[in-house]
Amino acid sequence: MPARTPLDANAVLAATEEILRRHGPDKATVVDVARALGVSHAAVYKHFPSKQALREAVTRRWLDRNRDALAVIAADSAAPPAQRLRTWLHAVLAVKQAKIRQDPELFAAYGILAAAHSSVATDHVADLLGQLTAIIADGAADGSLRTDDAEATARVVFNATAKFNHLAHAAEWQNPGVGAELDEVCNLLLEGLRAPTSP
Amino acid sequence: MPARTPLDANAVLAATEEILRRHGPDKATVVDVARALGVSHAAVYKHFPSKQALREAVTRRWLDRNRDALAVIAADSAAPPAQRLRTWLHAVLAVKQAKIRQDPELFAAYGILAAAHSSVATDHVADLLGQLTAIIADGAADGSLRTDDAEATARVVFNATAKFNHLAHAAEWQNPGVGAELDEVCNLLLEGLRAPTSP
DNA sequence: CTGGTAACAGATGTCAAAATTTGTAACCTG
DNA sequence: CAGGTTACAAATTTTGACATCTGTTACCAG
Repeated sequence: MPARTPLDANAVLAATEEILRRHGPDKATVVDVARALGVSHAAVYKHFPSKQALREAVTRRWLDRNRDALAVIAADSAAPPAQRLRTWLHAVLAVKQAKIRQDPELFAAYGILAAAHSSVATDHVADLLGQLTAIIADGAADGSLRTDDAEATARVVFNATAKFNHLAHAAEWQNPGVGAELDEVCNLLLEGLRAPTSP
Repeated sequence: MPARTPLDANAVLAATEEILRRHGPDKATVVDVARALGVSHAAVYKHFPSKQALREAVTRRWLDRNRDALAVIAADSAAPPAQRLRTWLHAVLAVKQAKIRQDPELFAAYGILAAAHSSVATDHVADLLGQLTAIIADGAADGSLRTDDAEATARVVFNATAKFNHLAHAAEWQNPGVGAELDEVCNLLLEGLRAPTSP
């Protein structure tokens, strides 16, 4: 007896996200997902080649949402690049803090993928580095930020703010002082990036 | 029958370090330590109140050795403070890289304590921050580094180099490019700390 | 009273059997 | 033939009995 609803990949994804949210990444099974959809577990394998692929697809979806939200800040040409850099770095932190509070289970799923060196994680970092590069290149273009190579400088800034963007520090992000710490690091980095007033 | 050798706390410590090194922090038991010393495990509890305390004492010992080695660099008044800052940050990384290679089990024991927010870990960080503060204060004194508050600036520099000193990044320290990355971060930070040539 | 012992209860770890899950295959059906 | 089914082998997780470990107590010797 074929299922009444055609069951497209998107429905599987939505159900998986819900199961993941409810059960957490360790306990969520594809049998659970299938049960939630009212089909046999073999049916979900028609749409995704493996459990890993399912997890990656769900995670990639919300990472992409984050990326798009941050891209708005990175591309906001109304703000001067130095200001935009600071705002963007704070936003990266804020987005992840919010996710931890709202969807700790989905965040944990991302952590698992990152630890496994999944392309989902490396691609996400590449996306963020791209946005950072764009901001710094804008600053180089209008002369407000000094850099030889916007991409290299972006990597340096990203490394110097690892405490505020790398998952390994997620536990510390609950600390109330973390925003102020980031602000102080921004101050120093922006001081270093500021084009000298007189050479 | 009392033991022939009096068994002081130091002997217990040495035996524990050996067991820890051989078995790793997960498999090392105080029964093992007692067996190595030829006493009952209750005897060990005469010298240390708990297994946790034993682990902390061993770990504190090698952290103190590291601290002392780094203090030599921090206090080397022959090198200008900016240079000393760079050398010291590289040394912090190098010391930990070396420990991971030579004594991965002891390093893992330190990781466990840090994750448990043991005072051993927080004290170690405080020690390092103290050395960093001293270097920056030296720079402020001779006018080569610009800072309002050496201690606050030390915290900022420490945060900005978290990727190269925080245990959470230990896995990444195997990567060959890590030294170069630290160097680039140092370049930017020193640029930011450099007193302006003309105000 | 310092420093050791043996004996113990409760927590924790181990290990193999049982159950569940993953992924595949062979098979329906509109 | 896209999309579903049941049936099944292999991998993984759970379970539960058992062993070991942790920390305490009561006791002993110099």
